[in-house]
Amino acid sequence: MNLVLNDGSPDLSENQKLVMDLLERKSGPLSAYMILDELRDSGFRAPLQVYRALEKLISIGKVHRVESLSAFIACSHMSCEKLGVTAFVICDKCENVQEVSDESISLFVTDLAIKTKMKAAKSNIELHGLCDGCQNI
Amino acid sequence: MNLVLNDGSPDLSENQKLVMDLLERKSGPLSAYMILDELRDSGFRAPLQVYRALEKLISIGKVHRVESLSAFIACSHMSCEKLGVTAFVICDKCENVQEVSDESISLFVTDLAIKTKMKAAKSNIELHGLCDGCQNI
DNA sequence: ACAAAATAGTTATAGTATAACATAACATAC
DNA sequence: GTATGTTATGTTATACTATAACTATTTTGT
Ligand SMILES: [Zn+2]
Ligand SMILES: [Zn+2]
Ligand SMILES: [Zn+2]
Ligand SMILES: [Zn+2]
Repeated sequence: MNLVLNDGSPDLSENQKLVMDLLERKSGPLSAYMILDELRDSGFRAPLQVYRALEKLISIGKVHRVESLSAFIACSHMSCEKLGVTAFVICDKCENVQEVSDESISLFVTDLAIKTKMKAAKSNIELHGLCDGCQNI
Repeated sequence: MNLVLNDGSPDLSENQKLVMDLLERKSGPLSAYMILDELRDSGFRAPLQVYRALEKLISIGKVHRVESLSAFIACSHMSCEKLGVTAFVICDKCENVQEVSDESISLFVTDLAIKTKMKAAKSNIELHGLCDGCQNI
């Protein structure tokens, strides 16, 4: 029995908290092995510890995998737990990643699913290019 | 001097042709190592032969990389050489992949780039789920 | 306390991709 | 035709990403 009054977000294990905190501190995308290296001092020894924590964090929408970077990033919205449809906009020069989550994105995904007769489960939308700052250098 | 009247598509090397032909024959996505295995009889020995051929084929728009599958697929449009903006719709059950390329997709990408002040270079749009056929089984 | 179930640790291995260097093929210039 | 620079290829080794299989520990309900 788990009689705790909370906001509905599930409790995280120690490892999950460590990974979550790290991703929030860094704010940018990190590979699983970067995470492993950063957390060695906290007791991490093997990739699986990272991947298992990530699996959980991804499943509850607190972390996203950026496919084209093979990297993981903290959700910047507090909300992907519910919506789940976001796009990532990635500057190939400064490596900044913005997470975009608005009506137009979910609408686009919905339309695409209808048009292709798919029951959509998951989407990856990633845009690469040069950010505002990096265009003018 | 290369005095050949052609349609403008660049000549492909032997290795590039072998990879291209294979991807067209199979029509579905193949990993680089599947390609390597299929082409051993044609003289391929090492991953780099595959990756180098793929790099060229991708650069001219005849092949796409499906990020979320770490796999490669022949372009189904004859046209990505010019447009370049497509979406992939992937059934997680039967593994069928549709390539979708229309106005609404390029419009979406253009809008997203403007909204985020990005000079877009490349987009990955991938939708996973169940295709029409696989929903009713 | 005990059994069942979930969580975590460990070792080994599979799968994906590139670096670094050696070789060969092809073109242009002398 | 030989030299020279350039591009394409081949080869070996290695880096990076991810999971399988198994063991040990902790947690939970009875
Ligand atoms: Zn998010
Ligand atoms: Zn930038
Ligand atoms: Zn295409
Ligand atoms: Zn299907």
